[in-house]
Amino acid sequence: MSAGATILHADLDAFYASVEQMLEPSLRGLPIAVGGGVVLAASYEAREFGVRGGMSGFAAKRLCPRLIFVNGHFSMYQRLGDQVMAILDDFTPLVQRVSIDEAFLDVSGALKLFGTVGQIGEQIRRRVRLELGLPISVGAARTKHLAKIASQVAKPDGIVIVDPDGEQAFLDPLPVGLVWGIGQVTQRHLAGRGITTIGQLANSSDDALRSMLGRALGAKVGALANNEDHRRVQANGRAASVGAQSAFGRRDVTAELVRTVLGHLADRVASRLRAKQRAGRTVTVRVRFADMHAVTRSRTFPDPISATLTLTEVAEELVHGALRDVFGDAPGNVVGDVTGHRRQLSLLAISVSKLVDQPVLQLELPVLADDQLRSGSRLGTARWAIDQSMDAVRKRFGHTAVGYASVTFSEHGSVPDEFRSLAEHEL
DNA sequence: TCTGGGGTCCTAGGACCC
DNA sequence: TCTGGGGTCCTAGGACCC
Repeated sequence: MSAGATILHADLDAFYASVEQMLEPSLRGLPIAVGGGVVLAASYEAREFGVRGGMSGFAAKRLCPRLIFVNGHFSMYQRLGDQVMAILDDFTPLVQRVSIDEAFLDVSGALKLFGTVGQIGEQIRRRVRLELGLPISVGAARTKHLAKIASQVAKPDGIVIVDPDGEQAFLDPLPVGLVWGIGQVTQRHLAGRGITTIGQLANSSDDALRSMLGRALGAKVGALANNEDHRRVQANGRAASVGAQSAFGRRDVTAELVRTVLGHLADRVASRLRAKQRAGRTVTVRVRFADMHAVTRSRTFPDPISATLTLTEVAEELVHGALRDVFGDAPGNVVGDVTGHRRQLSLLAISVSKLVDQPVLQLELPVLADDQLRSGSRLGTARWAIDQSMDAVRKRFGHTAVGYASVTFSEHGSVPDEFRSLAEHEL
């Protein structure tokens, strides 16, 4: 006996762009892109021309000369996304939010109250349309993976229910790219072996599959082919890492640039950590060069970090270490003289992981000696005090009211902070 | 036409311990 | 003297997702 198709995947269509068209009726039916320098979201009308999120505005305009750029209403996206989730909560407490605009639902306990899976899916779509004015697609199936694929097939503004008896017939003709975890690179590899559909993928031998995809993805595809996806819909856990990055075009490598950008990033990351009374033991930096080649360096400490200045210093050491590895030692702090485009930087990033709870109480320790600070117990009381007062001022007067001297500019960052926060996970 | 930002997970090698 | 095997942690790189 097979269980019913009681897992739903609900996914708003072209979310940011749809919100803009909902707010401004004159934009409906037109190709629009949210953003300017870079396309953050494209309406379906724009997608028909090949416009995609992440594309530069220039490239998008070339593909679609009539493309209309609009400024995003970022705080509105957050609110509307939350309202959609509230509607989903009305049908079942088993809602797993995946991002701002999509979620899984397990409605097996809601059938008596709300009707069949199809009726629930339609009620969700109707309510989101009527109450919020937004299109949302729904997929329903026996497993999360299948429900997710179904919602992609349902787009735009549709619903697809995969009957448990018809799973293979549904999957076989679909492109492999719909499988969660198969992206551009893997698709290319598979296409090189003549595999473009999920059916072909499922029929290739296990060994060939594993060597091509790696153990984990091979197992996942095997599970999909054999209907063995056992992942439950579960409430969201907390984030395992916090990070921030900044792309700044091409800049010459100077100690000044590194210090300024890292200071800004560390401020963002450490503030978020402290706001949630969290701290992390591992600091990872990423350095991307003008040729897009990137390296990472990380270091794990015995004690967790959440102080802005400490994080800044650690990140600086790691970045300079990475630059030394790539360039070799150079006199002064200006690193240079390498062939090709790798002489310049295009992005710096900081991420903190191995997170632990760090209640404020625990921070109120006796003053630590300076050498303890250096040796890895990086909990300076002075730094803690500075961070505390800065956090407090910002809480009262806003984030831009005060900042570390070297960081009070934010001229880089081609994207507004409100947009950044949309992608943040719960810490 | 050069390519944003916040995340998760996987792999592989090496260190270290038992 | 040479050598097993398993487990855990760390580091670097990379694919992928939204």
